[in-house]
Amino acid sequence: MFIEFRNEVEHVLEEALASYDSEGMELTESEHADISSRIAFSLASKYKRSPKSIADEIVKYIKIPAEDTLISNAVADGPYINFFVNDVYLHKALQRIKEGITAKKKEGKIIIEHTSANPDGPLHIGHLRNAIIGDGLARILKRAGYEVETQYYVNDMGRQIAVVVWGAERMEIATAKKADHAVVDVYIAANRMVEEHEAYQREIEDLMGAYESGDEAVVKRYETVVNASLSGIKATLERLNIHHDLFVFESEFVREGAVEAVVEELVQKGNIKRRDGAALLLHLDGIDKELVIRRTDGTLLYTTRDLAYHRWKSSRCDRLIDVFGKDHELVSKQLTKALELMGVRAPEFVIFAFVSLPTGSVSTRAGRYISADELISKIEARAYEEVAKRRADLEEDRKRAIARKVGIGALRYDMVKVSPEKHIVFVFEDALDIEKKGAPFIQYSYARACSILRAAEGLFTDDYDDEYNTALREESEKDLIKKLAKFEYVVQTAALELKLHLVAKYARELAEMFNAFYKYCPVLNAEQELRGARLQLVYCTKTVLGDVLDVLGIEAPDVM
RNA sequence: GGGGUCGUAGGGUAGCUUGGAUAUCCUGUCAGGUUCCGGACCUGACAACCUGGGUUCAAAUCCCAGCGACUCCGCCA
Repeated sequence: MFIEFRNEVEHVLEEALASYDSEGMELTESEHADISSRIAFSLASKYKRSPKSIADEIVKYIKIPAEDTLISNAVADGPYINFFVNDVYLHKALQRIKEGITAKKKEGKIIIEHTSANPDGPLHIGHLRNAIIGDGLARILKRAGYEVETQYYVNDMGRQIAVVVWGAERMEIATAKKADHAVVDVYIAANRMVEEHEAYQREIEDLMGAYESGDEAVVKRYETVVNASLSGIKATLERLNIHHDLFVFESEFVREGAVEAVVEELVQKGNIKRRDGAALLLHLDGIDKELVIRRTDGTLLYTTRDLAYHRWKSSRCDRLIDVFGKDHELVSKQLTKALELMGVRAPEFVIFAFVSLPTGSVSTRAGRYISADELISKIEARAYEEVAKRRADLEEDRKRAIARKVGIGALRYDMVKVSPEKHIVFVFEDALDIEKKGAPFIQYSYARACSILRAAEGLFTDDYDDEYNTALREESEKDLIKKLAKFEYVVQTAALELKLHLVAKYARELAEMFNAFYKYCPVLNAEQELRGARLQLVYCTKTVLGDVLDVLGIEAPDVM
């Protein structure tokens, strides 16, 4: 409803400004009004008058319609022109929520690529951030009305995978373990062997060559390993409520000749520097480092294959988003330039900084890493302790289910509450401290709302609409409704700017306002008419809290 | 050496693209609060824009310089 209000303010203000020579309206949100305009400042310098006198004058020209409007009034406060909503706005905002908020379908399809971890072992904490950001973006764009497809790009042609495939011939992939964990064991052991014997390195190279050329027996061996890893990775992602619509394999582009086609095109269109052998180095404007698209020995590189993948992706959608780690930043720039050269639309990159541990850097080989599975289990266990302490009355299954929602919620919220470019030091104790950390607080508010509605079973009906205007007059009630009315606006803004933390912030603020309302406005003990109105407000809050948590990929428990 | 990101209370963090009212929120410390629907709650207080210039009526925001931090720089992925 806020979007409609904003549109109306724009319309009214534009007419009032008709006789001025102004560009834009300089609308801002502030605590002083529902919407403000700072236009008087810029007009002041243009007309050599005081901002205050101009603001006073503009307000006189503002004509608010007598009916069918959401604006109550516009007043000049010094140089600012402040607009306020009316009761109709508050009424309609709740009405909209009761009908169920659904965004209008938007034109265009969006593809988001995220996670894309190498299938040589389990996900670790860095992948987790990638996956959670990517999934969050997908959810928010869907909510904003777009068609979204999520893709996991499987790097099945790298050396790491070859090492695992090689190792799998010599040792068993343990079946007792979760598949991705079993695969990394093989990788670590095989890698040690390969490092010690040069002869093995040749075998690895032969294996890579055979796979690239599509040798059937080799392809089968690869598939076994890659599928084992992916099944484990998928299981981990599932615990986090994350799924991908499509898994795309790097090798497909090589065998179809799409990669060769890219090379040919770049040779024709680009500034190529040849060096010894078959090597091709591409110089890209504005980037010092040349992009190697083919090795001396004639084999191709990851980035070249990535170009083929992006060309394919780009042709299948209208907006392309990649979630990349910071270490890929240079690659992302080279990718952009090279794609431009090819006349292919480049993706929008969401670059996120790494998650490190207080003990130092993460190292897979040294065994000094935290697998995502381990982390998830620990945080769920911690949440369980808390649930068991508070809700001894519940059945075991119930407690487990709540702990799962709370634990995953805390983790997901933690990963998106700050801007992606901020580096995170992952302190176990803090992450496991589920109190005051965002998601549990919001979930608790949701559970409380549910609790009230349960207690009011039979009292809550839909026919209090007419009473609304006279019933809900408390500040905490109005603030809460205004916040509810902004949900769609926040979703649209966050979708446009790809800023998940805006949604996280909104969720927290909404929960805060509900708690304040809860504190000052008794619902069940209010006299009948007021009770009905407040029950509706509780219902609407519950709905939006559930929606906003869903956008963040967090489940809302009705008890906790 | 070159590129990038960043510097906001004791710690963390929003705001910076598009300059404008008392700089956001979490945590911390201190002081309060529940005859009531769930105390994983609420209210109040303390405390910050790296430094120096510049532009401007107005700078956390834009420009320049400095200092500091982190990070990337393989014919790996």
